[in-house]
Amino acid sequence: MTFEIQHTDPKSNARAGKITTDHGDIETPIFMPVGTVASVKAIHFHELKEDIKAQIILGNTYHLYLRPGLQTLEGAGGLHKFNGWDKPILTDSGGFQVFSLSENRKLKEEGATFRSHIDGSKHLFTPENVVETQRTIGADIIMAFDECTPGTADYNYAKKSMEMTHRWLDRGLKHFDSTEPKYGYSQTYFPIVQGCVYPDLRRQSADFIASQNRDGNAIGGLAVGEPTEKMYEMIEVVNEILPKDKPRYLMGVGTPQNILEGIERGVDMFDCVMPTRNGRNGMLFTSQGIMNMKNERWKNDFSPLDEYGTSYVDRVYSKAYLRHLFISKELLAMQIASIHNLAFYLWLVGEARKHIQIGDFSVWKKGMVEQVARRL
RNA sequence: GGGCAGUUACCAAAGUGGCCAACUGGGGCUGACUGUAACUCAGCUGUCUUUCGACUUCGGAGGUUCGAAUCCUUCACUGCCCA
Repeated sequence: MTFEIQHTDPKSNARAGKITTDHGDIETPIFMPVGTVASVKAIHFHELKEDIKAQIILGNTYHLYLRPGLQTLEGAGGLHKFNGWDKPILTDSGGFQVFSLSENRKLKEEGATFRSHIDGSKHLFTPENVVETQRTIGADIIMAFDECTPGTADYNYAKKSMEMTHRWLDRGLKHFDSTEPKYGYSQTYFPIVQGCVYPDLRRQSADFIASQNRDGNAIGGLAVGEPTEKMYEMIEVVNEILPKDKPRYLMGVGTPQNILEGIERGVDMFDCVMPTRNGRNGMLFTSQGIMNMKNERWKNDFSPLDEYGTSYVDRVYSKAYLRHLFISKELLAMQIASIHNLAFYLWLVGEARKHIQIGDFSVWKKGMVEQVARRL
């Protein structure tokens, strides 16, 4: 994997670049739709490519390992062959499940023991076997196994957690470097910065991660309970240290505003369940603001879903119709909302890229941040 | 014409003397959701009030009782059965 910076914004740390993988190029800044169990929920890949214009999607190690399981994935010839997505795939390591399934897991130095949310069975994830699993899945970008520290953790916990993530990183990298890809194309490994909301820990972690000199670096443990301003502050602290010539991936973020603020601070890659999950729950993100499609106010509004939207669903369907579909619990509602939201997210990062190229990113971003946060 | 059963909030349906402004579903309204255990979750849903609380309700009218959605009388309506 290679990364090339093509343009930089004169007034901020924003940059536009290109990531090259064996499954194709990715123009940054980029948003990566989340496809946890080998499917971006409610979306066909045809729509994902042609209408949403996604360039890379996520998969999840924990989920795919439990179901369909490694035997099936290996039998298929990897995830790309299995689900038919022939562009790049990034897999999360299960580090987020250490956080989100904290009721069902135990942490120790060796790794994390999970109780499957499907059948309750016990499974041990280690930095090494998680590399192995991601090799078998066949992800283009493999993520380190980390502890995603809650944003509310105290200093001592955050420090110990970060130090263990660093030790896990050493082990994971050692295993990664001593093994080969299984399907003939190359894979790369991103380490993850932790350190919670504590600047000195974040700096320490960023130093450690930067010193590994990998193809790209991730910032984890944000948007997990800390105030948004803290998140922005931590991004700034970390990005001062992470190498400029490597892509920076802010994991799990976020709202359209979060993404614009991240881009301004030098982040290149984002992923978040928000456009799909919130879409399924009736929320639409648009360039003009946020709409709760279940609200009564849309009942007789026959105007197009989003007159400034770029996807066909924005023109074909009206607000009143989509509201009707949500109220009636029709599956089509979730499809339309997901397509719209993802198309909007990809449009947003694409526009950011254009404005970085033109050189007026900061001005554009300032106006857009206000617009997208409005409630319609 | 006779017999039986029933009538509770938007709908369905509990409650059969005080713990009832009334269980529970559904529907409706509003909110939440950030590396997906999420087509999920939470709140509200008689009126007035920010809260405390006050007021008016359980087909209609009248009665018994300290007290009634709950007991009695009567009227109206609905369903089933018999003529």
